[in-house]
Amino acid sequence: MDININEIARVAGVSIATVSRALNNNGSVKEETRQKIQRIARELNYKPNPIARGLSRKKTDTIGVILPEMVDEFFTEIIRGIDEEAYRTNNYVMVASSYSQRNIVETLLEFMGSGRVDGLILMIPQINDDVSTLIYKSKRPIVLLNNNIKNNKFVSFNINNFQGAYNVVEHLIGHGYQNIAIIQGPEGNIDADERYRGYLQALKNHNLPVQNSLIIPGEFNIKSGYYGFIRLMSQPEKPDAIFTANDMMALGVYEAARTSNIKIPQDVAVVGFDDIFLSRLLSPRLTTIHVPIVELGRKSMRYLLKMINNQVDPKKSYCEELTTGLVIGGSCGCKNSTAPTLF
Amino acid sequence: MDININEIARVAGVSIATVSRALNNNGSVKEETRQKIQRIARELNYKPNPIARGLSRKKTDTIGVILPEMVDEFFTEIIRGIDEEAYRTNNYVMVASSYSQRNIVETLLEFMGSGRVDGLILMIPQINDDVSTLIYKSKRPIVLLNNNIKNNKFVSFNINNFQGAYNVVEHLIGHGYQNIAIIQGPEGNIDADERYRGYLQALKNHNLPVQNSLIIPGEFNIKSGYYGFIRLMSQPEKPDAIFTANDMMALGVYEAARTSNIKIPQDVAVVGFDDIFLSRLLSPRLTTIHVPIVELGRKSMRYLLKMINNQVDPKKSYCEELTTGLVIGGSCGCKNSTAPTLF
DNA sequence: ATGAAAGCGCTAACAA
DNA sequence: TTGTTAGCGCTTTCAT
Repeated sequence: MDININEIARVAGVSIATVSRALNNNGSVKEETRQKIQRIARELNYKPNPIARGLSRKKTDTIGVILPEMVDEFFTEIIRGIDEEAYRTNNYVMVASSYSQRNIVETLLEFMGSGRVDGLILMIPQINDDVSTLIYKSKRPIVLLNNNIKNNKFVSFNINNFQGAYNVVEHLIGHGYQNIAIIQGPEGNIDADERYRGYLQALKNHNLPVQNSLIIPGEFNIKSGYYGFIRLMSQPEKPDAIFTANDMMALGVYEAARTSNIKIPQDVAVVGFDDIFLSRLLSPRLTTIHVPIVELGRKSMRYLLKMINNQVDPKKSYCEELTTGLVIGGSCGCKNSTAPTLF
Repeated sequence: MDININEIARVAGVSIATVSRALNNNGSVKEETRQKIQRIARELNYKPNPIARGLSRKKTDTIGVILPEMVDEFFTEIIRGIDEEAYRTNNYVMVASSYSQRNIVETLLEFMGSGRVDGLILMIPQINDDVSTLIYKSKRPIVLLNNNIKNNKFVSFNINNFQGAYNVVEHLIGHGYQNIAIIQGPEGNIDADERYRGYLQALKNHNLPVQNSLIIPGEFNIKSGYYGFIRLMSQPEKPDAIFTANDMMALGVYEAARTSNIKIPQDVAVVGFDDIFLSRLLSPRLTTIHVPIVELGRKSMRYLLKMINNQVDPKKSYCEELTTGLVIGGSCGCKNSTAPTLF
């Protein structure tokens, strides 16, 4: 097999203990010896076997990431953030997705029960009691992503959906719109709920009435936006602005508007949420809320490593909400877009 | 720490060897004893430590995946294919991306030199001599993705870009178009080169002249499509059809066509390559080439596992080209689209 | 400053 | 069928 510590020790004429010390820069080794050992290791292209190392240290320098099926863009960006941070800190990333076929509890058990990873970054649509217990009993630290559980039991990093929704709706209000509709996300979905809360709060804080006819259920997909728009515009009291709880639905709205010959933003303003790549292609550019996904991955990884290294108490709950940003396009009626364009 | 094999042995009143045999279902163990041990293991929620196991067996049941920065969609799908297969076979997946900051050779060395993975799936834009040597000398099997190196030295799985391009251009020819333009991908890019070859071959096989004025360089991005289109349509001999070497450029073409009031496909037909999600949103739906990315991941993983298990000779080179599929939208002039729509 | 040796938790060859 | 034992390659005490 590969060259190992014994070989280095033999060549250097020292014991393996000394080699280990020299290479890990801990324990005391005469400078001269250290130099020599490091030189030999380099020349022989020696890489310590991380498995053996892991067994001995009870640490694998590997963290596990479990993600649900999700929009490609977010999947990629989360991993990117995590991977960047892992690279910086000489850690490794093991991924598993909880696709339909796969039982999340089972996957979790596998990762946690074994010594394969030092910690876990976990994103699941909703946490039931089974999973909750499992997380709670875990011997290895776990960071939850975007679960918005506020029960002070776990460590979690979230996008501040409430604030984002609040801001974008407030922006509409600033334009002077009075009848602002919302096409919601799926019921029970945490992101959707929070965005709806933000919508309601913005109306309330600006003394605008909540009109039930302007609140349309949706499913976060294009179709929902399409039919939601048609429904909204075919009723007696039409909105002058629409907040779709995600950008995908905004796409549907655009399509429906196009086919109904309704102009955005002249006839009705539209804003979304997520700032997906696609929203950049819409004309007018969609005003939306940017969500810092890469940052979410990066921060959660950074915190997890702190937990692993006991730089923070791994038993202490912690919750951080990442601030979203308003991206101004033309769809809300603004003249000067601050958003990047593609042409 | 976690409960280990000794504990199980103690409780069951047998030796650790017997526990190991019983749990791994190899070696002979009295059925009764096996039952008992497995029951105890289950009750105590015992999971063998994979690190110790790896050290002993010299096998980690983990494969490494190195991917370049790439379109979100492909990144996700590749991982999905690999992950699916890994799950099926009780393997684990370690990912690393070779982002700009990161040296690919270094990453490679890290993965290969150490015993962290049993094998590697590697996708890199272009393989220089450094990397080539590294791969060649690797003690662990490596499967290359989409590199199209035909030197019979490595194992690789590729999308058949040539065939895809040939098919889609042939489809245009079937429509009766005589002046078919191409907006190419970046020079030196293997996908781009192969797609260009397919284009040329299709023209040749159908006795159509190659017109230099209809061959436009591009960069696989929206901008290239946009300006490529403008350039094409502002010259004396205009094309009656355009093959953009990827869908992103087709987006640019659509945008340029819209602003120039040129109708697709009435004034000019357009076809793309990749079948990205976005192409489904175009109106008319883009005729394009579907690339089986999930399948690429799945197959390469499957083959890599065979190499690892010596079911195929890991030293033998192997190359497989995955067949692409024609997706008929309305942009080529076809009336009956076979492509999925979103509404 | 260095070496000897005891693990880390498991597998597998060998004995019984 | 079962147990004993020698590693796997490394880290880390404990001597020296």
